[in-house]
Amino acid sequence: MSESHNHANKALAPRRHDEILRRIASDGSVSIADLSAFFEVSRETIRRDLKLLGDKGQLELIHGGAVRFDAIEPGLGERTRENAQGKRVIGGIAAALVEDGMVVFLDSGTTTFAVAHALAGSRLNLTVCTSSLAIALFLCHQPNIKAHILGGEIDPREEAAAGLDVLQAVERFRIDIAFLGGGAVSPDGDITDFTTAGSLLRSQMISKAHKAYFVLDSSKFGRLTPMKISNTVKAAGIITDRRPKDVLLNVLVERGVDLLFPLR
Amino acid sequence: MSESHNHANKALAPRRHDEILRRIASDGSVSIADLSAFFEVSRETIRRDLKLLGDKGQLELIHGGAVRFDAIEPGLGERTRENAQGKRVIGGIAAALVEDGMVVFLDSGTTTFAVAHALAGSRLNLTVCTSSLAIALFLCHQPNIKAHILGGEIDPREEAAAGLDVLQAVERFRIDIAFLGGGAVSPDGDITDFTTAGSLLRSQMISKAHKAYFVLDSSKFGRLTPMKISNTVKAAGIITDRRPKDVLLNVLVERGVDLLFPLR
DNA sequence: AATAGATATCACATTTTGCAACACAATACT
DNA sequence: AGTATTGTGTTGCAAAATGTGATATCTATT
Repeated sequence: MSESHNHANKALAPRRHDEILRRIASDGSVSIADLSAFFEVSRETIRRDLKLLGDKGQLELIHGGAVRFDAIEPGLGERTRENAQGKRVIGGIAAALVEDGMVVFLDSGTTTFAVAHALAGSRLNLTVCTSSLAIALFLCHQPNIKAHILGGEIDPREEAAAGLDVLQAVERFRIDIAFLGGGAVSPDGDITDFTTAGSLLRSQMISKAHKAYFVLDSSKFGRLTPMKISNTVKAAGIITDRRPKDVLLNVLVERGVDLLFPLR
Repeated sequence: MSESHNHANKALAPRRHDEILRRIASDGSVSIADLSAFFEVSRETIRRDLKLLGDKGQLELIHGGAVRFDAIEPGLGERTRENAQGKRVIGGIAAALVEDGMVVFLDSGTTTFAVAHALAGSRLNLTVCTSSLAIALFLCHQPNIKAHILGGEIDPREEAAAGLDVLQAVERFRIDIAFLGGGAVSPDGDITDFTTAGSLLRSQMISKAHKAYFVLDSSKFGRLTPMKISNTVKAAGIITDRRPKDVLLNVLVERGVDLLFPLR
């Protein structure tokens, strides 16, 4: 009942979690061996801690420890192969929304690249406008597609034009349908992004395009990234490859978001 | 936080991969010996890391290490190898004309790509503006270079932005020095081009840039292509890899063209 | 082309880590 | 009180990562 420190004991685990997150933030990674030595607890305990934090999307589990999310993010070629199947599915759904003669905008990102593949495979005659160098390079060789690149400074991580120039360049287009990437979908249904520039471009596309969809593979759900994309869900649908968890799904439909995923 | 710096952190493969990719991006190559010493792991381990990254297409394995993977395949790949040596020479001469802090324009084409390589190899801090997707893709990963892409419709043959949009996009830049490609140099000293759009862009660059040079490897001399680049030689120099025949050389100097080629 | 030195490749041994089931203690709940 | 819940530790075994050494291959230098 009324023992001496009822709150203090409870704080043990959270204290570890704090320290773990602190280390992740400052060093980019932690190892189970180090942590279990530091806290003088068994490796299993640390493993459980990490699993818990991992499920909350605060870090990424790897063999022998954990790393910061964005630490594993940069590799572009890597991301491409990651969940390739899911991305193909998304590409298919997206392409089905497109009609002959449309002007399509494709954001940078590996999932949107999958959409590009699907569009190339369709026989639709399209004009595609993109900020991604790789997508432009790929699509310009497709006979059914006229590719446009948006000008601007190149962000090496995305291999795509970024910044204010892009916002201006977009102004010159009339976009029928836009497919946007995003960093994550937070547990309360906000679509978020890694950078300010990215989130700006995306919000602008939502208001600019006749229709706008986010393409987000299932690994993005429940994660957290810093920038919120304003007025996100107001005008946009989300295309994904797996039915989200019920909690999240309810939040999203409640907000009136169109949610497209394969029936399985 | 007593002991925060433990770079002797155990293993954590992704951490190594991260560092390896970082080095590949910034230095262009890594050696197994260096890496195994740095991470204090066996060469085998590094070898396995590299193989893994290599299989994912993030780098290219070579004897003793790995180098950056230049993803320049489609169509352009062949032309790139053509007279590669000559193009390297031209790149070197061109890079010598560039000074720290300049804003450089690079036209599309394989010879200008060689210039891009040379610029990347120099330690100069530059802003490079180009219409070529491949050049932008390559340069954006160079630590000393800020890459800009000019927006516009993509010409599949050149894999570069073309058309009126590009002419407008260029207007927004102040260019210190421009390196232009070209289809051919006619026997009477005119620089000519394959397309109208191309010749337009090039003439515009000549008047727009503070200095403008054509980079033309020796195979271009004496050829003929349809479009004449107006006011060509007025303000431009020509960089090439071999001294042209005397007849042509005389015509050119008579017109007051700066002609740069290696003394051999 | 012949040689030496460095590097790659392969198979196998060793170490580290992951996972799951269960035991045990401390705490919370009614 | 008793019982459920939660957090931790322990154990055994499977899986993964790493190290080691013998042998094959490459590169450069002569």
